[in-house]
Amino acid sequence: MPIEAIEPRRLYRQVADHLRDLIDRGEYKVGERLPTERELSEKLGISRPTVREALIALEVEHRVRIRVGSGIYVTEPPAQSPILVGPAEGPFELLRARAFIESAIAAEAATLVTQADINAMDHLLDAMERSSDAGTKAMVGLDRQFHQTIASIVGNGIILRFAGDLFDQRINPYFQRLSGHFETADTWRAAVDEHRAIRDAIASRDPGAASAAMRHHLQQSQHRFSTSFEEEAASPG
Amino acid sequence: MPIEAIEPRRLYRQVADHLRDLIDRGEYKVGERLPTERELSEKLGISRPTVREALIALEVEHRVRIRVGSGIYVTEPPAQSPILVGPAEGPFELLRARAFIESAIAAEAATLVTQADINAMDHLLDAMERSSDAGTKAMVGLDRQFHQTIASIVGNGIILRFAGDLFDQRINPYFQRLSGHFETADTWRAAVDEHRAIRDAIASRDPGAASAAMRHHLQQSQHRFSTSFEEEAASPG
DNA sequence: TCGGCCATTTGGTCTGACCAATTGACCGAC
DNA sequence: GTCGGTCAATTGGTCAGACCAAATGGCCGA
Repeated sequence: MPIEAIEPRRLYRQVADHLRDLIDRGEYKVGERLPTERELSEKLGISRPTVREALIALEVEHRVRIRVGSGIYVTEPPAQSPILVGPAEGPFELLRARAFIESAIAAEAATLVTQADINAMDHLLDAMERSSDAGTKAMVGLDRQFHQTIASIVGNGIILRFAGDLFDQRINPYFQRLSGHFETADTWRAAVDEHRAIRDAIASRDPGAASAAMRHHLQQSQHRFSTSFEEEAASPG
Repeated sequence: MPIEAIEPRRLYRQVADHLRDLIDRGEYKVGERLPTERELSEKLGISRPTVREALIALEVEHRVRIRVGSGIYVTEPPAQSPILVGPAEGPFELLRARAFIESAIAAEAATLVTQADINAMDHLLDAMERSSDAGTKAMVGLDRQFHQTIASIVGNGIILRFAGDLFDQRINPYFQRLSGHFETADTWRAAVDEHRAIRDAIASRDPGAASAAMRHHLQQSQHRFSTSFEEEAASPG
């Protein structure tokens, strides 16, 4: 390992780290205003230019937003998972990508599945059965967990993460605004039944059936999505 | 779309953008030193604190490295494609992920391929035939282009980009240091033959054969990679 | 109730000073 | 000829204080 220069922590960096830590710990929440430059300078016992340097670092990191004459406001931290959907791609491209990868995963899972995997799927399906009135957040969590359980059978962290990111991208605020009908009892019932069909196909170690069941599930899911997408598109607001 | 405050370009931001542009255009190359703070202040007709603010922005973006008493050095820009390999994952995880996705792509391509796609694959294989002594960079480019041509048959930008990123991650400097034997005439010949077998399976619209041919190709490629990986691991330096 | 005015507060940029790390030249010892 | 020490110059780091411009909030008259 080549010897590298040991760089001392610069004051602006220390201050930026300190402020970021305060934000991360909840001392200052998103939308709240930080103390003014002069206040920070006084409190921290450092010069105002150095405070400004620290704030610029946080601005570049998209942690704060500086408004002339108004103040320094905490912003929503940038998304942790990568943005997979390019600028020219819409929600359907994402759904088709997901259908493709998830059906390939289901086929592969059907060749590698163990009894422990089947038990894990059963456990999740039981939890889904009991959750028809659990609320959107819990239902989405269970849905994600079921798909991640299948993806984990493949035994590859990169594929697992990619499938998880595709799922997450589906429920980011933009997509959520377009789709608001997943959480009805009927659609949940249908989703659980489709999940069970996937489980059965994987458990019977039939790659073709597993792939087809997953495609069918995601097509149905897409249909439920499209219905609400077209409803949203037809009614401006 | 909610009305947002129109924020005027701050001077430090303008200066940072200008310097980044100079770097991107090759005026200052990686490793080179930028003019000193005082020189930039004089040349740009702005104060030294404002120059410092701009340099801090570039430092946070990982475009420059500032060394006290020495100067400001241009650094390698951060990777454009997302880092797909997690900290706990090694090169084999990446290769297995790639084998999984590329074989699924080949199977799907076999169901969707058109004559134009086949022509494109043939065109690339001809170029590869003629390039056995073209140098590593050109060979890698052709290899990537062949795999991207197949991936584009699937008709999904997200899958295309993911496959491309997996390929690129394979040839980042770390992996390149581990593998230095791809570019021999024999290994190139073998790769071209394997590519041709993939083309034939896709052209014959046989998903099973296409998937198997792609798996075989990547397994052979992995074997060639492993051979040099183990050589590197066995001989420290 | 609303618009105009004004003082205050806020961030933006600047000048100039001084401190500390690095660099390069020079010189003497070996 | 090489190496280590010294020193001056150059470089980035931090600071104090000043002044400018945008935003905010209070007050007042229509």
